[in-house]
Amino acid sequence: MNGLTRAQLSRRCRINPETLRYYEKIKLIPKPPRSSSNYRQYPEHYVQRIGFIKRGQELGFTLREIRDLLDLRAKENAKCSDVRRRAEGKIADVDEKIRSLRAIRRALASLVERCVDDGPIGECSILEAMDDE
Amino acid sequence: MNGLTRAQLSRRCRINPETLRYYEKIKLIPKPPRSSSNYRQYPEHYVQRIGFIKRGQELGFTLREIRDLLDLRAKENAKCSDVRRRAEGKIADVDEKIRSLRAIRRALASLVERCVDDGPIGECSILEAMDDE
DNA sequence: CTTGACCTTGTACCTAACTACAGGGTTTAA
DNA sequence: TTAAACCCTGTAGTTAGGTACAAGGTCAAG
Repeated sequence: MNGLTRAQLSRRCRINPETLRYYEKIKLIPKPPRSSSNYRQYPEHYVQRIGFIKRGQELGFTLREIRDLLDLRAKENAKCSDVRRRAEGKIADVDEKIRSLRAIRRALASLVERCVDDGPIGECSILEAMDDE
Repeated sequence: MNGLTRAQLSRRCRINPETLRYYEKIKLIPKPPRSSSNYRQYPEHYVQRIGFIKRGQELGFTLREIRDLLDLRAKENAKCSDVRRRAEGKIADVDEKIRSLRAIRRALASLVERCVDDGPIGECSILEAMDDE
């Protein structure tokens, strides 16, 4: 028997076996060949594909975006710059999130500073910090 | 009539009026006073509260986390050490978020750096880099 | 005094990304 | 040979975060 079963592939990729069926349903992975008893037999390269999907998610892409990337790669005429533009857009998003998080971190840190005593705290600065963010 | 109606507050905050009812249901905003005809009359400070929630979402916080942040602020009469512990927990969360966002950013930036020309997608280093780590 | 734009409630529906059955068949190891 | 551990399909449930009605009540303008 060559090809991985659903449980084998899911263990290799550390995902829920049901997720593989889900990915197939939404066409994120192609339908694998079947054994004589109708079992899925995933070729080795599915491990790579799932890895691509998982890394894409870690990079902040939705499954739809990942599918688009995979579709782009499947098309001969697609340009590298198309993919690069998307990645650059994601970088801008990420930078913005980091900037905002640093602002709220400062607000939280200043709250902690006000709280050094064991008494009741006065006015909380979280709301104001986020208000004039 | 003092206080904003649901439509007025939703226009001020640029959110769907139904969302206000939803936020009230999940206790993200307190129940506002009612008029004689049972209409909600949101005081002005609800504008600030909704603004806080929206910015929190932009920062990547879930509504549950935002509720926790607001609870911190509401506990002005609590013991300082108690409040400080919660704020410090939030700072740890924020630091973790920033760390993972920076990791995402590094990955995206190095991918973009290696993908400079206008070649066909088959030679795109972004997809190749995502394929093998 | 009638539109039309609001208000109330409850409930149902939506997308994303899974996750869990139920009710059957198959394979493998003891 | 039987029990565990898979496999199949279909369908339903979950969490997060909304969004949309329906059926009725209220209010201000013309």
